[in-house]
Amino acid sequence: MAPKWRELADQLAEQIKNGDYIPGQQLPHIRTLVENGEGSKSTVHAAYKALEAEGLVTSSRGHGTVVRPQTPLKRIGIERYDKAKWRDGDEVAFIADRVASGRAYRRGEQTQSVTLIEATAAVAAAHGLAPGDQVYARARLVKEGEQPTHTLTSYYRPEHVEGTRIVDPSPGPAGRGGGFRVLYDAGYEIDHMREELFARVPTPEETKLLQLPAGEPVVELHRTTYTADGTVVEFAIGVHAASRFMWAYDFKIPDSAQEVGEGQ
Amino acid sequence: MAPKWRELADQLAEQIKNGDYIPGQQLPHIRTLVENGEGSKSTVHAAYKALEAEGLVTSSRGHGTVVRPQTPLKRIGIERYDKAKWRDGDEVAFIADRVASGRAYRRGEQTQSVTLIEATAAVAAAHGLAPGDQVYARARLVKEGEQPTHTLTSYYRPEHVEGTRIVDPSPGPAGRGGGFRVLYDAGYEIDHMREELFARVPTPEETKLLQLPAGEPVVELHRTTYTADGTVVEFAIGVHAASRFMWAYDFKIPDSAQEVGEGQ
DNA sequence: TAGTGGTCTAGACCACTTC
DNA sequence: AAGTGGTCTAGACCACTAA
Repeated sequence: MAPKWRELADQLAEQIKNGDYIPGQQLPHIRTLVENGEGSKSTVHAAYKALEAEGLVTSSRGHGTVVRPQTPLKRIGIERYDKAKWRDGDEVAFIADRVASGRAYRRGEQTQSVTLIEATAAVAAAHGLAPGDQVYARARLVKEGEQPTHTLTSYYRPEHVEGTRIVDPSPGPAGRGGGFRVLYDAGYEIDHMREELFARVPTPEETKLLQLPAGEPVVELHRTTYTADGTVVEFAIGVHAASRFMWAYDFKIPDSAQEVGEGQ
Repeated sequence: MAPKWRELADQLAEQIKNGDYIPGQQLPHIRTLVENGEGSKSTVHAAYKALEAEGLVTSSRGHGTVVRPQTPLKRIGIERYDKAKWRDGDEVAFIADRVASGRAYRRGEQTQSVTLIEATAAVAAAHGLAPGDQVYARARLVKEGEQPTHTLTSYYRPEHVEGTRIVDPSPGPAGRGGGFRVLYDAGYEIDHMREELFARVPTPEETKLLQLPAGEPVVELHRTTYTADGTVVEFAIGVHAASRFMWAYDFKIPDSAQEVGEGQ
């Protein structure tokens, strides 16, 4: 037999799914359920904690426990890197993406800091350096309105970016056209990319920084950007609040039996 | 000031990170910490629950609480769909992938059931049907050894698969070469795909089916497979234990300013 | 000030595993 | 039988929010 708190949680989850409690609506107060004989305060609290961990509700002191509204997943594809956007216009890739999904961009929705640091193992491997070699790290925290959605930290080899706008630590996107435009102007035209994704539980620091509700996972994205000759000009690590993004990729079915000359 | 259970959890997490407790090793028993004055049993228990939710440890009755060993992420790329594997050989796509990563395949690591059901909204949308139209659902639970790693459910339009081996509900992969080979033999050669991924918290049912440790997220994958003329021949939904997989995609930077004739 | 969720305790008891 | 984590209670008290 399932524990009492689990049964209570399941019962409430069922009611939420049925629409008995709609998004934004308050669940019964803990003390109310205690009076109704659903168990002691700890037991009811455990049930509420479970619902929170399952992403169904959020609790806050002074207020109460409300059903969490489902923000639709923002679908992001490779179009967000379209050269036309950052080379010919002055859109920054991530802003272009925002515009494409009908969300406005406001100043102050991205903070940025640039520092010279020692490469971690992952960064060194991506850039073909030794761990401990110096790289520039450009860290951004991106928000939508008040709510942070993801962090994105780009790592560059010093010889690629020294003297460019990228290492100018002024807030906001790296000037007109963004980081790819700066690299382009410096003679490094990006050509292809590799993206690697996996999901995990956030660290306590990430929970705080991204203001994640209890139980929300993060998706970590590793993006390696190459020029046509295979030089890595940027390696970036993003940490995304899972409930806000969906990644989409289109590709041809590979056929190694055919000797094709199309590169990838 | 952070709650007592949070401080205790952080302290233990620190020790785990430092290697004071190595993977597989037991943490102090709850009652031991109670005797040491770390708090009441409930408080210490709360700390252990937090560590479990953060993916650091697993607890079990009768045994104790041990540091969770980190299984390396299995990187999966689009090579697993290589036509040569399932068309010319008799490998099944997912087995080919297993072989490539140095893991053996044993019979019985995949269970399968095929049923005719009414399409859900997502399935109907992918196949261009109306919700409620009939589709074949081929559901698999894939394990590695004893441990389930993911579920994968393929949805087919009846006219594409009726009379083929796919609708024969014998266990194991859909015969020599797998599902894509069957479609190929039936005259539907797959040409390109779209994969969409997002992470979320598992449902209680998924937690049970995939035997997920507390706090482990899942990655949901939606795969749409097309023939060259754009017909959707398969739509599949996978639910993956997040700690076991990493997805990798390579692509060219798009350039909408260039009018290219390469399809995608 | 009143009401919300969150923390904490002390102790009883339960479920499971190992010996 | 002994030892593990898990559940549950009753009640005190804390932290935060709103009127």
